[in-house]
Amino acid sequence: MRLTLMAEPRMRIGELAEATGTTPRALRHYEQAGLITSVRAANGYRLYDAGTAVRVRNVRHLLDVGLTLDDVRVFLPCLDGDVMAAPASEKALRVAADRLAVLEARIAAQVAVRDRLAAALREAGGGVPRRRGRERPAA
Amino acid sequence: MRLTLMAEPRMRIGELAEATGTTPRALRHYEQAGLITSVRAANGYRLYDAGTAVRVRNVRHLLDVGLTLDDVRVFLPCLDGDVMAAPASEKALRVAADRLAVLEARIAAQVAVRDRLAAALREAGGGVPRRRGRERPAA
DNA sequence: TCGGACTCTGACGCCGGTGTCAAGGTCAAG
DNA sequence: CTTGACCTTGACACCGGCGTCAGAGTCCGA
Repeated sequence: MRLTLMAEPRMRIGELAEATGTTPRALRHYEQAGLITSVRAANGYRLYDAGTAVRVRNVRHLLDVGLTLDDVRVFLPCLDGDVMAAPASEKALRVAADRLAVLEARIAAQVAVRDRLAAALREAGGGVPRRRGRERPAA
Repeated sequence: MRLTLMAEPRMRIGELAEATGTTPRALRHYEQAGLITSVRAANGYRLYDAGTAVRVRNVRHLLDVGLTLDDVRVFLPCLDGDVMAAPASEKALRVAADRLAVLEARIAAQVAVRDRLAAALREAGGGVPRRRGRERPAA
């Protein structure tokens, strides 16, 4: 357990953005969404302590993985550690599973669409001498 | 010299909508996008001739297949016959192929996302809740 | 003549995560 | 003091195919 005896280094939004590979705009958005917090300097500037960087990276990770900001919210209790190692609450698992189902459905729909277009294209241009170029030797 | 001496039966937007399984709103949208045309009655109502129904169905078909309204525009020259039997111009084929590539890319990205989420879920939930175990063949 | 069904144009809403102005305050360096 | 980099809040833009509401005109049957 670490008590913050020493004031952790506080960074401003620009630094945090650079440290996490995002933008100030995104960070404000995450804050507005309740995913991160900040204290304010006397001049109104947001100040983040170093641990926030981890949190932000975890948020980004979850976003990259296909969750939405709303989804990420339920992961809040474990966003400060290594997300992948956390106990993963029941609720979090359920949300993730739900999101996975959504993704699956969306993919299935798009695959169906793609297949139809591909079929149409084969039918329309199948006999056509459109083969003049090398398509793709390998996927 | 007008070949269409006999006025084809003209229908109003509601009829056309019902005949094609769409809505008046969508039809106006297609018209605004330049995909269909109409003449106006004295009272301002749109009047469509019967052939427009075929055109609309073709538009819908192409949309269902994953094209966008913009994409569909290049199919205009052959939208009045059986689209699937038409010669299919080079340009049309190119557009369709491009769109197919876009769909492929999008799907690939989402599949990657899904896989990551699924993996995360396996690791977090399928695996060991408290401590981190090796990958499990479950799921 | 009245009600109700149909049509018109125009415009906002949606979904989601930012990008990008606008208009201004703050602060360190030259 | 002045520049200029950084920060603030607020709000519009985007992408796409419509849904939906608002306010008003048109037409037909009873």
